[in-house]
Amino acid sequence: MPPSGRLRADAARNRTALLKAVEELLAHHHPAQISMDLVATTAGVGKGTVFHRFGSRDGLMLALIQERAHDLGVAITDGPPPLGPGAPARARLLAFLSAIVDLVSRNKGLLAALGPAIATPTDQGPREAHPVYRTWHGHIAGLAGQERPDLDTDMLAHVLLASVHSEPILDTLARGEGERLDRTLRDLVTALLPERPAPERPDPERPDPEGPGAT
Amino acid sequence: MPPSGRLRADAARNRTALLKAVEELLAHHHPAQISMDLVATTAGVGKGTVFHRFGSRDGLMLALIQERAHDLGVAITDGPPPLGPGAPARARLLAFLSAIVDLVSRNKGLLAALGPAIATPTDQGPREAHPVYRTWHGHIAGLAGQERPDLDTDMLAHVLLASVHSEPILDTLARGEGERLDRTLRDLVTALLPERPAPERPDPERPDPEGPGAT
DNA sequence: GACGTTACTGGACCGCCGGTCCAGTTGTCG
DNA sequence: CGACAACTGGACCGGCGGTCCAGTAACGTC
Repeated sequence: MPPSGRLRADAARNRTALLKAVEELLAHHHPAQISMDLVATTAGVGKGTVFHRFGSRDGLMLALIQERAHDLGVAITDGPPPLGPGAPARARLLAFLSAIVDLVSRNKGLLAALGPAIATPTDQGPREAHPVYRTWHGHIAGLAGQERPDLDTDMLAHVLLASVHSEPILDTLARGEGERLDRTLRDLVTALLPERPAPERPDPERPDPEGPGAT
Repeated sequence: MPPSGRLRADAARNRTALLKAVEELLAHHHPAQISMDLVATTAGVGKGTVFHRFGSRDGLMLALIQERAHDLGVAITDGPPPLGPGAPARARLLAFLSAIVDLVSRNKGLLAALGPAIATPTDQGPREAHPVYRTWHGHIAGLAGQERPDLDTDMLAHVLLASVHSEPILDTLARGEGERLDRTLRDLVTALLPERPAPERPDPERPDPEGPGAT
């Protein structure tokens, strides 16, 4: 998903190599100990290339996240239900949460990098969240608000999303226990949102386990 | 709360000055842009002193957190209900969450520092959570487990605590909207835990709003 | 297919930061 | 009051994110 203008052949190749290198490194090392030099070396390019293309460390991390999140973004706006429009809000929300947990689990360490980069210190004042976070947050808040307009769904969305930046939870995900997080989030949402037909069996809206997301 | 042995007079004075300096700086600047040199200068001591006493940047941050969290720790083990033992688990849990939100709100930026320092990269393998986090997490999981042993309360506790490391939520707290987080967490917990008498009015167990915590 | 333009490349370089070290100093105890 | 140990603090180190610019190689033009 390169930016608007086409890239020169070698530039595109290096861009891909860099993103792949970062992903690989993130899978095995803590983000704090991944230097830009290391990324460049792993990708087989010079450090100047990294900064020329991505501007900064955060830019690199955010580009990776944006790329991995792109498919999910398309799925929730144009895809088929229950992720896409058409299904009831509650079912869409459950599907979306599962998709996010899935996305984060399959890209181990991806969100660990997002944590530091999620907000850019615009100046000295408050900060601005990254587009990907804004999209996810808005989607959750919107869906929840359809069912429970009485709640502070804005804050609720932040709380639900917070789980995928939390170090202890990311550790758990890294150990392959992503389903525990998924189930816990589902429990929270089902407890909070009214379930129209049956009061106890949330299984029907279980989303397709291999939905959109990274490849 | 100096470590076991008593401190030399000047050492104790400098320790206090350093913690106060960090707290002050955290209130006005993003943790990432607070250097150890700056802390030392602000406190009026040399950098060597900082490292001699606290070992590392994380050590300094954790010492500050531990000091602020101490009162709350005492309150939940020995204090009066609803925070301390004696009250029903659900009421204690609600009181505890309010106390944490209160603690974090009053120490703006304190937990922003915890985020990076919450887990120490023990070696290369997994990480170990800080005692303060372990205590909080265990308390929440234990209380929730008394009411809903069927849930994955271990993960639930992580999810609830995640909200106080989340950058967007910390921003909200910094703007003085701590009550929103408090209310949202209460909504989550009351939705999840059975309420024995009436099915809709969680007000009675509202804890004392000015409980224990930092001064 | 040769050529000039232009964007890309990559390694040397910079300033800063966390952390170390040790000579000098100052509190404490017999 | 003296001696010892603990504390102090600034010079110093390795490494990091980020900059710079001379060399290079891809693309449009004829």
